[in-house]
Amino acid sequence: MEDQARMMLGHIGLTGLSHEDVGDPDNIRKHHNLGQPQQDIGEILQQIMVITDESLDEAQARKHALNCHRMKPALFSVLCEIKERTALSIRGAQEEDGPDPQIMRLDNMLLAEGVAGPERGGASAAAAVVAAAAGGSPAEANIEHSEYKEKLAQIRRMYHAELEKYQQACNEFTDHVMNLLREQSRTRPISPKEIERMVGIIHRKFSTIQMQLKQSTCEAVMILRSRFLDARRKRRNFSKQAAEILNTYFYSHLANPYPSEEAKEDLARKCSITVSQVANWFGNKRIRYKRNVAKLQEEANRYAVKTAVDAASVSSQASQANSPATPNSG
DNA sequence: CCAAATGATTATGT
DNA sequence: ACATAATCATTTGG
Repeated sequence: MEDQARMMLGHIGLTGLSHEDVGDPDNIRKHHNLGQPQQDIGEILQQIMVITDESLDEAQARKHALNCHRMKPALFSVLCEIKERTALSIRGAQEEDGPDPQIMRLDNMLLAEGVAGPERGGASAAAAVVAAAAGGSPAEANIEHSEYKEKLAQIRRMYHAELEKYQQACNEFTDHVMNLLREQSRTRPISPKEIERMVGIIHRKFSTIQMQLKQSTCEAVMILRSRFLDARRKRRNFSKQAAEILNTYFYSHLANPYPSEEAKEDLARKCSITVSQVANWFGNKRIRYKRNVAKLQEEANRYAVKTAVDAASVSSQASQANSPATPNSG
């Protein structure tokens, strides 16, 4: 225990001067070269452990003693001087980071999904958006909706609980560090700016943790959404009549199967589906019709070529010198 | 149960 | 903004 005080002071060069080292310009080198670093580290660790074992009162007393040491003002000014000289290299390394675009994206998404923000309003707004995006009838949209809402609320609760926890931990930690720094500022020079910077560093660390939370929450919401709200998962075929109407239009406008907005609205009304469903249908129909035609055409061409080649080989047996190949048209 | 059909979404190009 | 093409997820018919 005695060693500790000596060691602490020794670190700042007060006790170390009291013996044979005084006036020896090489003492630093001597100490560093002769002592095995491993052993030094072991010793220091040991001492740190002992310190942490001390009671608060003991520590306070020791600190007080240190503060009242007669050499303390001198030491302080020395430290200030050293700091002046070294501060230049430290300064200018920081200062960046406005609002992180990544975290803003996540925030926006969580807000849109109703996970962040006000309790009911956000959720119902998101539900409305989803219902509007999906083509299905409003009654059908509610079939599995309660389960979805429940799961979303669960995610929401978890998210807020975690966020709260992080916030609290961050505040506690910041307080702790600030107290520590304030305390230490009595024995070594620490400017308010440095404390501020420290707080900034802590906040950045915690905000990366928060970002991870937000990220995983976003993922959970996306999975939930795709599980419950992806319209592909509850697709219903259109009615026979609707298919009839759509096909009639398509084949009667085969030369230009691109219904105008107006025509789409008309068809949507007649088929009791939405305009975007009509658009989807025509998109699918066009590509699939084309594909079928192309496929059948290719098939036809294959057989046409085959028969042509057969015919050519038969005829070439009769006469070798022949006119060039017949190009086949599409 | 399987393959074809089908409605919706996504990626890409204009 | 819209069209196409590819792809996904489901329904349907054999």
